Amino acid sequence: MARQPTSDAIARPGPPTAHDVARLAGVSQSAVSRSFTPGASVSEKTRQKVLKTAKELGYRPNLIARSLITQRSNLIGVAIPHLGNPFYATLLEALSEDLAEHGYRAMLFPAPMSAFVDPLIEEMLSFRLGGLILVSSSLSSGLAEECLRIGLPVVQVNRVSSRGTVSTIVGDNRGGAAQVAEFLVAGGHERIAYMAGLEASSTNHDREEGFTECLARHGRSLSHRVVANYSAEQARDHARILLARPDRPDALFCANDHMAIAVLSVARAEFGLVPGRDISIVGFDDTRLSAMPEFSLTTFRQPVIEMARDAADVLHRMISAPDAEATRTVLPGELVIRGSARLPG
Amino acid sequence: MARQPTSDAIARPGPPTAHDVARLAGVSQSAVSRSFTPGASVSEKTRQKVLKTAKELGYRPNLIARSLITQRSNLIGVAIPHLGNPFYATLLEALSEDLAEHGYRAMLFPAPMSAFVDPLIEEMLSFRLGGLILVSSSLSSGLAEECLRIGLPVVQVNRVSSRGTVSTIVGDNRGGAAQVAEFLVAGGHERIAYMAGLEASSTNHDREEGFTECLARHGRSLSHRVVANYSAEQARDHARILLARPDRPDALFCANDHMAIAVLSVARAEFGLVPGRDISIVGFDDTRLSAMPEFSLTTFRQPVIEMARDAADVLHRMISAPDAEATRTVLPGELVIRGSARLPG
DNA sequence: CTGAAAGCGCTAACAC
DNA sequence: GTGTTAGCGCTTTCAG
Repeated sequence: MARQPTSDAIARPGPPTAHDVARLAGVSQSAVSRSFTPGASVSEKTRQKVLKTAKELGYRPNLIARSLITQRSNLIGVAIPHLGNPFYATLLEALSEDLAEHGYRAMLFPAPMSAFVDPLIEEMLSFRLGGLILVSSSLSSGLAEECLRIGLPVVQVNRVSSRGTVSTIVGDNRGGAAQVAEFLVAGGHERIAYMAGLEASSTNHDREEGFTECLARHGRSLSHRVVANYSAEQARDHARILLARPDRPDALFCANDHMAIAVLSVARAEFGLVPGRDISIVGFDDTRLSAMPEFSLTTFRQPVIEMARDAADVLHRMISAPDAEATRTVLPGELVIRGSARLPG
Repeated sequence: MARQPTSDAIARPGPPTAHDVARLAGVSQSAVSRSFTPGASVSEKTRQKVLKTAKELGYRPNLIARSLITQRSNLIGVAIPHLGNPFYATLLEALSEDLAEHGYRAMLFPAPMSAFVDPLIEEMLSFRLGGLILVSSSLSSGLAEECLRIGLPVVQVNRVSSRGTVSTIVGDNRGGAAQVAEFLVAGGHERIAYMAGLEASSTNHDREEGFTECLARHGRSLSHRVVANYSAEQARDHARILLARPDRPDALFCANDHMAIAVLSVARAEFGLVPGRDISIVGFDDTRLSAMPEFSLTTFRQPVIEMARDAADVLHRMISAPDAEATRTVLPGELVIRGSARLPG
């Protein structure tokens, strides 16, 4: 053992234990434990005595030891991509606050969207967390099964999985993208282009499909299509090429605001284009930036705050009722019309 | 006990334990432990056998149990304010990645800058974390002493504490603010104003003092002073009042970019002012937004990436060498001259 | 209401 | 090299 025997009177390193308090208060160690357990059976007298000496010693119950024996943890693993995208920053903040309201704490796992997340999940599993929230990344079917087997609640946010075994919360990607298509067609645009996000992601898949299918219903199709993987840098690069073309699109739907704002900036600063007049740019998400007069981005709003709240609620419910079914939530959004795209009529 | 006895053959709930693996592999439980400990003394034969059955069973060592006995945790508590401010979002992302490189994971504690953080720290202490990183919030002297006593490494980022007992990492707040003052005076401004952040924060204190002292050296003083508590909303509100005054300032130094950008936006959109010509606006931090042509904010850069890296490094060093002295790091920055403020000469 | 005792899953001496 | 044993700090029966 690394430590001195507990019976030793000399000062040990590290925080005091329930044993230390018990000895000093002249009670049993279980009495100490009970004094810190809300509904437990202790006389008020003992409890006060314990609490007093505990304060003197600076004793605090060791939550790690507790979780080891109670077999549950109030730690939630949160895998989330690049916080430079305000959508994720906002989501994470809301998520951690909502989790806190249920008494949970978030353990952060930075998860590049494009990365293979299985090793990350493996690590999460090693911590015996109370639950997992996966933002924009999904479980391989093998791991999904494993979580199910060991009874670990998982909710995926902003991504649906191939299999129906894990709970998901998403915005209305298809419907939203269709509304954008409708709006752009009504605006009388000639060459409508699409800037894709990460092609392996369900969000991009759904947005692109919703967009192109609606276009098709109007007998239209994409004039251009580029892939910028949800990255602002790649969006800028593609914008420079795309906008320099002689057959430049007069409307560009970007799979998220992060890319749309990068494109809008390049269009204005480097090509002298006036968004909403010379070119229509539309995004998806409605992040904080999009509402600023500098960008005034027309976009489809995802209800990010509710997505976070729902995720925390669903997870909490799954933890409380271990054999609840997996749920799939699609949260409605709305088209927010600002100045970056030409209006119909 | 909540569980069936381990000797029971029926399927228990929950993940398999080292015991389960040991029984199936026909070795002792310690052999299993050793097989998962890098430098341990096991024959390759045993190790392979163990690893094989472990994989079959889906066994993973329980990190919680491990940390209970090894008396150390690779979990780092990170208290950080509002992620809507890109400075913090970037800092958190870098921080969690740098921590991961050292083998640590971040446990997230949302900490409103204005809030009294002692209860939050108390909770952090209950988790027996390996270390604490406090961004823009500081320990009360009582808790600082306690951390010292129990040997818990703490580093404060972007805030200095009154007492010298905890390690700190800050940018050059005084020097940076002085450079801004120098620049504004040289630019020939008549009425120089200051928009304060949170008055209780050391960052605001140092920036304001560095700014006004430099002004004083030039025989100048503040024409106006408002307090917006590092909030974009409050910055907007104050901007509306300030810019409507007949004696409106012709230069405004905001204690961070988050406020400066809000002010800049209002000045342009609501007052028709051209930043850099009609009014000079300067920020502090140099967040991602400031470099965009839409804002082109003149600002003093804080080396956020290095701040994160240093914080992770210092913490790691403190964890490795428990009785190292507290360090105080001041990272240099640089004035980034863009278009939002009139140039000298 | 209270203490003694048995573990949660694991690591680290300690013998052999 | 390997198994046995004693805990880490705590919760939870189980007697009394």
